[in-house]
Amino acid sequence: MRKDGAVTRERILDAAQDLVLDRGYVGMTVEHVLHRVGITKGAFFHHFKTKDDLAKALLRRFADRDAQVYSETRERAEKLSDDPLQQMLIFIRLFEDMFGELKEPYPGCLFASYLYELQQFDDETRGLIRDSFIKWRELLKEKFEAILRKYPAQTKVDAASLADAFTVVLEGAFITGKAMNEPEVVSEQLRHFRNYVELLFRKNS
Amino acid sequence: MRKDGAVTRERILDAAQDLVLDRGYVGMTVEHVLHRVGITKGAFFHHFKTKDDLAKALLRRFADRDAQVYSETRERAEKLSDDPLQQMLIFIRLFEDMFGELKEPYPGCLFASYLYELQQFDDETRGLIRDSFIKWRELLKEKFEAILRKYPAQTKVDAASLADAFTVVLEGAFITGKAMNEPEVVSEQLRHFRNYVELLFRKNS
DNA sequence: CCTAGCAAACCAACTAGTTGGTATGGCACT
DNA sequence: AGTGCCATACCAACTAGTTGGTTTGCTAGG
Repeated sequence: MRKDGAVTRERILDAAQDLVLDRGYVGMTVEHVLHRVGITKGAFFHHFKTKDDLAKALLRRFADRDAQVYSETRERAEKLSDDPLQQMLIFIRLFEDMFGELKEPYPGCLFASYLYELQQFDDETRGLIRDSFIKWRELLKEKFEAILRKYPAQTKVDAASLADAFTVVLEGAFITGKAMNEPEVVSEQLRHFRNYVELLFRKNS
Repeated sequence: MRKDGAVTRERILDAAQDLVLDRGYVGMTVEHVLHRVGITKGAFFHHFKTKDDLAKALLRRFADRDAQVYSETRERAEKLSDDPLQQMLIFIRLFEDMFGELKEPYPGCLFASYLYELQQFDDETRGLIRDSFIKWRELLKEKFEAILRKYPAQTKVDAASLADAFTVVLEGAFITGKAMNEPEVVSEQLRHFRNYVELLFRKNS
């Protein structure tokens, strides 16, 4: 079989992502990657012009997968109900289930990892991170606006910050779960967020 | 005037903390610190045996300040009310106020920074991080248990994960605020958490 | 069908620069 | 005279990236 460059490239990206998430970007050396994948420097630099090039490829792949998880989960939720509030509650629950199966703490979010070494990256990379967060806000905001149009909220809230709250819970729970070495934190916290949304839009007794 | 070693030491710690929070621990070089403080290597290694020694000192200082902010805020809240629920709501609001004054996104939490480079640190350091998270959980758990004893919750919740939720919101909001370059995210999200606690323990109409 | 040519995939050995850390010595204050 | 504080000069180890070359398998012409 012909040597498949695409496979090697993916293996490099896989190894690099693992390494970045537990050593940081600067802490991940090219040598580490070579060792884990079992290739040489020549091979590595055949696939990526520079280490920074790898960093960008890594981020793009992460952002793409992220977007895909979102849209797939959203579609599933929308198939299961026509009501925007129910869709949102199902959406959150699907994430709870996803993170409920973990046996080890979630290794972390690449965006967060980069954000804690932000000065290492150029404007293009920073823009990519920002865009991903904005995208989540916009997409969830839409749904919360639909909910707000249909249901009176118990307290005055705005759709954008409510949308952000989902991201906030995820990012915060990744960190907290990792700090305490407790995989269950993520789904527990999503559960609280779902609880909040439910209470917020519940009819007055 | 005699050179004051303690002052230099603090200036090193200050510079190092800033640098770690926007370049990561590995990305912060000793040279960076020297340049920012305006000293030489001799001075630096007079105060800290190794770079790792600095890392630990940094973390300990951060943990101490963290604990102090907690206990001061708690005391203020407990002076303002005798009711545990009110105390908690005041406690959260005091944090909202603290983070509401920011003109730039909060530079970040040192624990989170270290957690995203966790393999760089030894077990002692990791233990220190863990202890700080556990401490927050235990202290807030106590208060939520008092609340649960006095007020019926709208939904079945446990005090520990509710306590974690506060930390989760903070950590998540730091990241999200930094990603979008919006300082107001932190207090907005704390506001949502306060809202949640209120709804959770509100009397049925 | 066979093979010469070629390009993608990969390797081993090197280089220039950076890193944390050290050895030594001077100066100010007690 | 001694000690805490700091500067200068240096080093060994490590880093990303380069160079020149080899292997692999596809493909076009005979």
